[in-house]
Amino acid sequence: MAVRLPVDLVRPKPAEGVPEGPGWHHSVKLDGWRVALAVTEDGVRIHSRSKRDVTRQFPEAADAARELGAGTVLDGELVVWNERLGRFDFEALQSRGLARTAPGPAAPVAVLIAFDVLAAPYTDLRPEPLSARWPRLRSIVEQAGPEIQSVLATDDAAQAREWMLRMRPQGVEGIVSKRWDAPYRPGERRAAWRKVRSADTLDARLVGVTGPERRPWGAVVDLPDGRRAVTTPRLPPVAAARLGGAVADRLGEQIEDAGLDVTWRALTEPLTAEVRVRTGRVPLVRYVRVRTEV
DNA sequence: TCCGAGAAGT
DNA sequence: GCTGCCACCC
DNA sequence: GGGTGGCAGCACTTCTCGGA
Repeated sequence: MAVRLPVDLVRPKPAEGVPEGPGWHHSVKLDGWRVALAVTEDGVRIHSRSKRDVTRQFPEAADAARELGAGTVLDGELVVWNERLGRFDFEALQSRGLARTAPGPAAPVAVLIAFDVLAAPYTDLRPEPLSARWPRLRSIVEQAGPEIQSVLATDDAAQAREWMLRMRPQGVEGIVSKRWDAPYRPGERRAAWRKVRSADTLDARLVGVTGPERRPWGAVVDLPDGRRAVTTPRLPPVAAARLGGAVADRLGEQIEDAGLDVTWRALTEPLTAEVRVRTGRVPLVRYVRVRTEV
């Protein structure tokens, strides 16, 4: 092996926007588990970012790499596609990854979406620029089974932004942008890899509150995509008092909500709340303000 | 049998 | 994953 | 002083395990 295992993975730095101009490679950021897959003389190993061996939990991805040459090391994201929901299913993936046992026959298929290659047989590719690694990755993935795919990527920042917006409901969390001339260097000080997460403030239907009515802990909102969520974290005093005042004259029935796992007070008449939604493994909904003027 | 703490992922 | 704090360095 | 890096703490989910 040209690379010692387990290997450190590059962690992208948060950024505000997709970087413009030439020299950047943009790929979609998916909702899954970051792993390294290594083909060794003794078989395929998959380890998580914290270097835990999860090969047993994801045998189909390991199998898909069986034909690759020993010494190959890929960096990618394990994902599970949920056909029914039409989106990547982090919970299903996590359920498999955290279990000590191998998945049963009914387990949903996990796919490794590869976005970089650290090593090819007998060659450490990490010092090479991405412009050299990316074509290598593409050809390696072609030789692998269907449970290993290369990530959707473009050089066009506008295209990347369009993907980020359009594919958000499917579980695309954002965009990772890398310099074409950058080597693979974990712990890199300059931000050679940047991640832009899609986050947005939007108007949601405020249908109830949790906690004390006068000073609620959180708001129960219906998002435009149909999902219902409780805002987190617990509201600070000022926001709580303001929300409590806004809902005071329209408090309705108490609801034991098994789905949300919380008891909340419904509003007789919904209000509009501005919320900030972070798309991720779970829709993280942060309360911004209630719109009383609407 | 159930519940809580701990571990692990983001 | 995120945020805040502290140490470090130019 | 400002940017960067490291670290701890938090949020949230799932699974495991041990004790009541």
